[in-house]
Amino acid sequence: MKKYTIKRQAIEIDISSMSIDYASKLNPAQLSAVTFGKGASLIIAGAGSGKTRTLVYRVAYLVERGIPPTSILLLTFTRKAAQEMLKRAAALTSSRIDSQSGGVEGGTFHSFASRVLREFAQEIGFSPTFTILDRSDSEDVINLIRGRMGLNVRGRRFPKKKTISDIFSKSVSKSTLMSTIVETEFPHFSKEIEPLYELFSEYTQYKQKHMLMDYDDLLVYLVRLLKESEHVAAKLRSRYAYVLVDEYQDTNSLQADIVKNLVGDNGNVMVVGDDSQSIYSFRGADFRNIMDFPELFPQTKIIKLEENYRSTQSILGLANTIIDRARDKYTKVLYTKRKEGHTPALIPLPDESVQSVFVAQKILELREEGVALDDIAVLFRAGFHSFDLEVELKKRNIPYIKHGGFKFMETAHVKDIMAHLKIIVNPSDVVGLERMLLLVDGVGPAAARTIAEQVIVEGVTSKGLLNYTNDKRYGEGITKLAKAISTLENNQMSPADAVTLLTDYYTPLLKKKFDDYPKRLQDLEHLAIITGKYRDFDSFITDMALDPPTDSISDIQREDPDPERLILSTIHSAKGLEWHSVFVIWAAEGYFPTTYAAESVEDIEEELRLMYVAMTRAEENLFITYPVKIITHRGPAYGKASRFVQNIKEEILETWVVEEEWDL
DNA sequence: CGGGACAACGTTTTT
DNA sequence: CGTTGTCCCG
Repeated sequence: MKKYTIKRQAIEIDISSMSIDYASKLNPAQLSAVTFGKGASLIIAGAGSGKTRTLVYRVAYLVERGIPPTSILLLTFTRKAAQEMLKRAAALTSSRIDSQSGGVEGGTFHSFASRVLREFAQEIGFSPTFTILDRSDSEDVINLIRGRMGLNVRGRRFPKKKTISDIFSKSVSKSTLMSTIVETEFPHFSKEIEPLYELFSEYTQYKQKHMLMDYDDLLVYLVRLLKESEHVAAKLRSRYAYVLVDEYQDTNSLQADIVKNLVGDNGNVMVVGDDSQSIYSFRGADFRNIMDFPELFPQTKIIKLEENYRSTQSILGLANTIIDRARDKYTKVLYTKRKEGHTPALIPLPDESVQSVFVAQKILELREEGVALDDIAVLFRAGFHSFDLEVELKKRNIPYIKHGGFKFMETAHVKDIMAHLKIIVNPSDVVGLERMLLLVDGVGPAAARTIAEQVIVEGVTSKGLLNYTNDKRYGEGITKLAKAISTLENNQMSPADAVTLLTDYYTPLLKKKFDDYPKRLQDLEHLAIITGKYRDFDSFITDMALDPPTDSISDIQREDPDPERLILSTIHSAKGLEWHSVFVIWAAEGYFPTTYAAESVEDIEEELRLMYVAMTRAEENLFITYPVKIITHRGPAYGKASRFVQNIKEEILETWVVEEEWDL
């Protein structure tokens, strides 16, 4: 075989002759990022500095210069973010360039990995029809293996499945020895390192055997593919001539490795991020990644975006004060040309219910002043912090939408239905099969395991099940299951029809298993609606694992959602967004920062950055509240303001005194 | 071995 | 508070 290379060149045009007037839409720093030429660049983009805008214009600029959209790869933190940016870039260039129309490829590292691996997995000895395990799926597998290895005997203090999964994931995503992770973060289990290694090895083999990949595997195998298969790496390098990565401060070492190997030494790569907004270390992310980027690509050009367009001077002043207290010093200082504005407020309230009343009342006031409901957000550290407020909002008929927190896809009944669907796509998915069988009357863990193993050998699930239809112990149970599965196997059904069919089969089992089945049945109807958007099983199942619906159930169920709804969100889910007025509730010691984080300086620093992210979401108004009396399951306790907002001058953070008045 | 009944536990953020 | 583990009976 003879190799021959042709050189393709983008058209060189003076930007003034291009149809978009870049210079008038961007500040000098943004402009230099947008029009950056070849090679590597690192954009340090402070909160509200027009980061998204810069990326959008960058994509449009590349397209206008004649770079084929298909050779641009945009990696973002969520798939929604990618779609949003591409939509905006498309509007600028007045052409269809989004990935659906075969244009720019955009998505998360995980979804990108899944697509590449479905194309090339065979190269590294993995089947391309693998199923993706979400966190709880992978915990189930770990639990199963732990049981088989006899590690769950009574009286032995061996980590629980969730902890094991944590240890595995941290070790993999930080590229750190498991023994180090255990010794530093779980020293009480250091005696169990040996069996943990054994368990890890069994777990890895099990996944390979049954064509399963967990979240970390997607990244691990992509790195391996890029490193071990030179021709695939070369193919991908020429396919993606321009790689853009958003939120780089939240990448882990595997993702850095992917970028490095995907781009190669001479490629074109632009990463964008803000070291002071790194909030995903629990997932293995390390903000030092962004600092170390120039070491990956020695010729890196660094551009800093420091002008904030979002917040008033007062809000920015507070945010800067907060981040100044960090031990690690950051790369930039934000400034704004915007006016002073209202002083941010710190508001202690007697208890949680008064906090809810205050927030609700203040929101209605803002609404009166003409602030749209969807321009107001209530942010909190953890999903359950908003429960009481949600009750108050419902009482007052304030429509809201909640992001983050509770996961629809993780409820037992939805997982049950999904297990059945997954079997159709990947008949060797034993975990799903066992879950499915356990639902049948008369089948317990032992029988589920034996039957599942036999069924796998058979190859076709419904056929394998037929061997058990005459077993009296299981009555009609297995027969009904086999019937449902064979209908799915033999008919080309849409995912939505499949969900409906499975729900019919599952309803009697559901009623037996849960007392609150009416609510859960509604969820399943809702699942059928979501499924309606998909044509094939593969993409539906992959999407549900990589990009599951995040809105709260109560919200999705509404037929005609109000167009204008208040936003409730965890701070993690509020990343990259902005609102006219922002409430940060539960800013109390023990809640924010959580007691959980109190162990190390690093953890506290991350909580601090989280507070910084929360504050910098606000444009005009920022209200920080906390309850003084807190009812815990151990009894009442006195709440202190979060250490992050203590001892700040009144000019920067004004304390309010709220009085109650009864309307009799 | 299956399954119901009961006890104990620990509690975040998400691809 | 709801899940996860344990015990014991049929």
